Amino acid sequence: MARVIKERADTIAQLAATFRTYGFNGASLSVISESTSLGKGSLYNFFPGGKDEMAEAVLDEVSDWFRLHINEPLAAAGNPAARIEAMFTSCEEYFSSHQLVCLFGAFALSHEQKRFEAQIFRYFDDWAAALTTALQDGGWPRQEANALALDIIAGIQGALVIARARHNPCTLNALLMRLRLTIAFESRAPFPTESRTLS
Amino acid sequence: MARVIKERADTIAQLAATFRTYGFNGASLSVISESTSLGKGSLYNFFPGGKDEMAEAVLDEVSDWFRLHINEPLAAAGNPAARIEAMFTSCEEYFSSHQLVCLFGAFALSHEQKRFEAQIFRYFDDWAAALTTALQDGGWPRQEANALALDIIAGIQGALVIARARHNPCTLNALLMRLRLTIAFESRAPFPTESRTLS
DNA sequence: TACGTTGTGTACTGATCGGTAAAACTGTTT
DNA sequence: AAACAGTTTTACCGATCAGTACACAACGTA
Repeated sequence: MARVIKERADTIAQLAATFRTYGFNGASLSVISESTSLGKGSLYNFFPGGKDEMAEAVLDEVSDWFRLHINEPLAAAGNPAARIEAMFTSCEEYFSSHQLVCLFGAFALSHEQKRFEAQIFRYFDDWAAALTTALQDGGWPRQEANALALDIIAGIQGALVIARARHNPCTLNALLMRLRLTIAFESRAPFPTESRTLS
Repeated sequence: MARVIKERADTIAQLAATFRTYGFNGASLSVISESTSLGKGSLYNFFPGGKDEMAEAVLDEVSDWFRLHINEPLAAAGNPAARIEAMFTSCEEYFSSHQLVCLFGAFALSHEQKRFEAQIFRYFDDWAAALTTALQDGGWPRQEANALALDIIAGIQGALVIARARHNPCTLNALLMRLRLTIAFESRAPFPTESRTLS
């Protein structure tokens, strides 16, 4: 019999895909076992903590990806507008090729928010901090940049909800395009008047 | 023994709360039975189709509420800006008092998107249509109003994601406040230039 | 009072759940 | 080849799952 020996890291991408498709509760061990081509024994060998540890590992992997491809580029040196544009592009590519699901967003809306609260909080917090940095580098005052960063991240998450609801990947591109233009438009007035600040 | 005879309609609000808290998969029949104080016999008497029918009834109830309190006021006569402001206010109240969860949004991000696709699509489509009407009444050209309506609805859904992620209801208010100002700001220029339209 | 309808409580089913235990296999080291 | 750690298969556990069956209780009507 042809046995294939795997490592823990090899399974995480498939685990992530399974959680994205079925959710945490819907991804039963038998479903996971089939999608990873791994028996329960192997799964518990890699993840002694069971499903919780699998989900944690997946969230960590996603966090790492975002830190590397989104947050660090956002906070790095270079043209601020280009950095932000790169964020939008990367997000489009990432979510389009990952079932239009942000696991952190999906978990935040579900009962798993309780179990993974700290990781979820940190994911959005890190993202917001990096985007705030880029916006500040682009000339926005600290407080306004902070609020605008949250607006944009919320806009991206909302775009994913609507794109999924419509079962139409183009919706994501369209909504993100308009999100981009919102910044470009607002940034034409480098010093926002108080009428646009949060009371 | 004090038995309380209920009707099907009496249970739907509690069912909705249970689905919001635990999600579709997480809301097992025993959880539902406890939260509704109803035995399985009663539940299957009211909902012969089981959990699927319960969820469908809940989604229908939410749809009806939004049609009555959001969509119809949006599309009715009166000051367009006031109608839109009423939408924001109603949404704030509704979601703040409903665990910061929009069931349609949560289902859209989960595996239940498949099962309830039609209802989910219709919910957002009706909402977008009503909001588009209000925006057109406020002077926005049809196509721009249509796109802006989707922006706003996505913004609201995203705000719910972030508010849940932060476990902080005030975040919803803050994000919705800035969403409002975005419209107010953009509408100062009643005839948007092509630089703000979607390519 | 008697009767049908509707709602309720309890016990049960087979299937599946998450998780465990241990034998059998694999590749590496010695 | 012998020993070993890491991986995989298989069988199994008690608990819970969604759903069913059915006797029984409350109600409206007559």
